[in-house]
This record gives sequence, C-alpha cells and structure tokens, in this order.
Amino acid sequence: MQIKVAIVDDDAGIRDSLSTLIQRAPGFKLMGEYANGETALKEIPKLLPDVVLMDINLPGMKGYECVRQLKAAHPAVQFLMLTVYEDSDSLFNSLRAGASGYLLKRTASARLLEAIRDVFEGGSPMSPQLARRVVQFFTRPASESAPLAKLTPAEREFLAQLANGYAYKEIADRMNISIDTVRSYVRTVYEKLHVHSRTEAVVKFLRSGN
Amino acid sequence: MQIKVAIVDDDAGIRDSLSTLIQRAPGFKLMGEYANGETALKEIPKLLPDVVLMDINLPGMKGYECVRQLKAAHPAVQFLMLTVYEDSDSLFNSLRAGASGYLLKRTASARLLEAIRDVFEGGSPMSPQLARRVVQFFTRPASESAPLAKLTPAEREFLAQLANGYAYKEIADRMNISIDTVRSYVRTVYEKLHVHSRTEAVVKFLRSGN
DNA sequence: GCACCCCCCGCACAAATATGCGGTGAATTA
DNA sequence: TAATTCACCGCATATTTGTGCGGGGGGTGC
Repeated sequence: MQIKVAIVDDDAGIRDSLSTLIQRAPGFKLMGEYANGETALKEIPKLLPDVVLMDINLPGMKGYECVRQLKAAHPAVQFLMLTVYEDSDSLFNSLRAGASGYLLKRTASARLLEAIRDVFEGGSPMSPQLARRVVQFFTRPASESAPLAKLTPAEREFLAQLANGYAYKEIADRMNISIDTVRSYVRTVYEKLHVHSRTEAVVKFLRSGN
Repeated sequence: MQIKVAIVDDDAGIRDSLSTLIQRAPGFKLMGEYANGETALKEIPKLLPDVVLMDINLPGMKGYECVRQLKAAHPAVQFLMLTVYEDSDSLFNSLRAGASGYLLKRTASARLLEAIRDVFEGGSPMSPQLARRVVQFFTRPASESAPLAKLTPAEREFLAQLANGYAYKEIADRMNISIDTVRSYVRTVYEKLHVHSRTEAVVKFLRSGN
C-alpha cells in the first residue's frame, strides 16, 4: 500500500526536488503540489493525502495557519513541516496547529522518506536541532519556580487553594485554620513572590510548578 | 576530538552491547559504565563525560532523578535517555530534569552513535514514537479553549488584561474605556466562562489559549 | 422595521481582598 | 541558651471586586 503525499512550498526548486524524490521512491505516491497555503486549503480536501509536506514559512498564509484549518477539518491527514531555520515561534505555532513532524529542509533524502513513513505510522520525526527547542520548553521553570521554592509547605498548600479559586473563608475551612491565619499566608506568600494581588500570585503559581 | 561517553543501565547485557559499540566506534571514548543511579551520582562528577547514556527506568533511583541532580551540578554534561517503552510520565519527568535526547532502546547502532553526536553538538535527537508524546502535549487545548472562543475580541482583550493582574481601573485606562464598561465585561465574560471570580477566570484563560 | 449582538457607560451595595498593626507557642538552628 | 523560623491567631481599614439594576448607539440579518 502506497503512502499518498502532497507538497506545499512556494519555492519551485524545492517542490521539484521533493516531487521527484517522492515519485521515484517505491511505496510513495505524489498526489499534488501547491505553491501557497490558499491553494492547498482548497485542493487538499479533494485529495485527502496521508501526509502533507508543508513549508513552514509560506508567503501569505503561513504554513501553520494552513495546517490549523486543514487539520481541524481532516484530522486523519498528517502534516510534516519543513523549515530552513530553527525558528521557535513557527515551530510552536505548528505544534499547536496540529502538525506531527518537523524537519530542517537540508535533511537527507533517505531520512526524509523515512520521516514520511514515521508520521504515517503515528510517529513524530523531528530534526535534533528543532527537538532541542521543544526540549528547552520543558526546562525553563527552573528560573521561574525559584521564588516558589522558598515557600513553606503550608504556604504552598495555601497557594494551591488560592489557585483553585476558593475564598479565604473556604480555604480556612479546607486547611482547618482560622481566616486570620489565611490572611497571614497571603502576606508572606505575596512578599515571597513579589506580588500584590491574588491574580498575580495565581499566575506565577500556574506558570511554574503547577 | 573524541566524545567522552558514560553509560548507566541496570541490564548487564545492554551495558555490554552499548560499551562495545562505543569502544569500537571511532570518535567516541567510553569513560565508565554504572548499573544504578546511586553509583552514577558519585562517579559521573569525577569523569565529567560529554554525554551520558541513561536508562530511564532504573531500579531504585529513577533515571530522571539521577539526571536532575547531576544536571543541576554539571550543566555541561548532556544526557541521552534510553527506554524500552513509550512511557509518557518518565519521558516528561526526564524532560523537566534536563535530559536532552530520548531514544527507544531498539534504535539501530548507527543511529545511536549519530544521536550521541547530535546531543554533543547541542541537538535533541528523539525517536519519532517518543516525539509524538511531546507533540501531543501541545495539541490538547482544543477542548478547553471552546468556551474561550465564544468571547468577543474586546472581551478577550479584557480577559488578557485580567490575567496580567491589572485592577479594573488600570484595565480601563489601558483599553481607553470607562471602569463601568470594564465591569460590564466582567459580567459577560464570567457568564460565558461559567465562573464567579477573577481567579477562576484567569485560571481558565491560562489553561487554554494563553 | 425589528430583533439581536457588540461595544459603551452609569449608580449602588455587599462581599472579598490587601495590608497595616499586633500577638503566642513549638520546633529548629546557631 | 538565644535566635530564628514556622504555624497559628486577632483586629482595623482602605481598596477592589462581584453583581444587582439601568441606559444608548451602531451594525447585521431577516
């Protein structure tokens, strides 16, 4: 069974080399190629390919915007993003849009074909350079969670209740302490987090640690 | 210049095949191998290898816990996690602990050596099956963001300001509207989000969309 | 025309929050 | 042993928030 592939890239040279690659490779079938997101948006729903190779930096409609719309309407279609840069914003936009794989354009042909097969089989191939961006996303809380680490266990518990939206009175009941003790926690926690309102405290809490 | 490698895995067979692979490969140098995290914690700081191959599911101290402590003390050392399962928890724990790469143990030898070189050069090689877990992490908000989509542009803008911690008065100034209009938005937004306090609204906002 | 939605504005009042000042006793640390 | 930290409690007060009630003008769709 052949994997049906479509290509979206504004660069005719890239399109040609990709389409040649796909057409020559056994097990793959080229369904169509488009120079921009607008055309792809109209044509892809007719073809329903298995995998779409999508340039991330298209002129006009960005690649990830195109993916967002197509993926919403056709969840079974898998998107493999291609990019020349290690651009964080485009990468994260594509992730949120529902793309599966992320490769640098200079990826070797054999590796590219392998990657297409990977996404088709439910994997998410990713160039190591791009994966690093994603990995870094998970490492960041070290800095933000620093002030949070200074909280005592009771203060931390209190803060979690704050983030749950309970009123002071309710928090007092839940923690079996008086409402004035709750007020004490408000003071010490706010001071440690350098904030002056419940909202700011909750935002800091949610953004680091959870 | 050779890449200095250390191995941490409780399975003697795996250790042997890994160490043989490393020793035979040109450009790599095996510095040491350990059967558990406790030993690694003591010995790795003496060797300071470039890359550590770490089994993610060690008996006793888990691989990611070992990484957390070592990475904190020696940020330059890179960790390449090896696992037999596509286990989400271990994967995300490792990500947070500061590991760089993630491979399934059944990865081919040539690919493994390539991956070691990748992490050494600042990349994050990842098996497509594992990368898929990470990618899915970014896709989830579709369900939660539903109520948020019902907000009008002005209401959305207002909500963003709320989440920034500004008081009604400040929001009024920033949006160039009266404070009573702000109160109007409070009502409509709370109703649409089914909440009754600023904190609840902000939490909903942060958890979906951002 | 009429209904509906969006954006805008106003007043009033109860409730919640932010912050000032104080205090006690127990446990840990210096 | 003295100092510090933690958890706990109390009172007072200004500000902010939540929500009740009302209103007007502009746009879209039927």
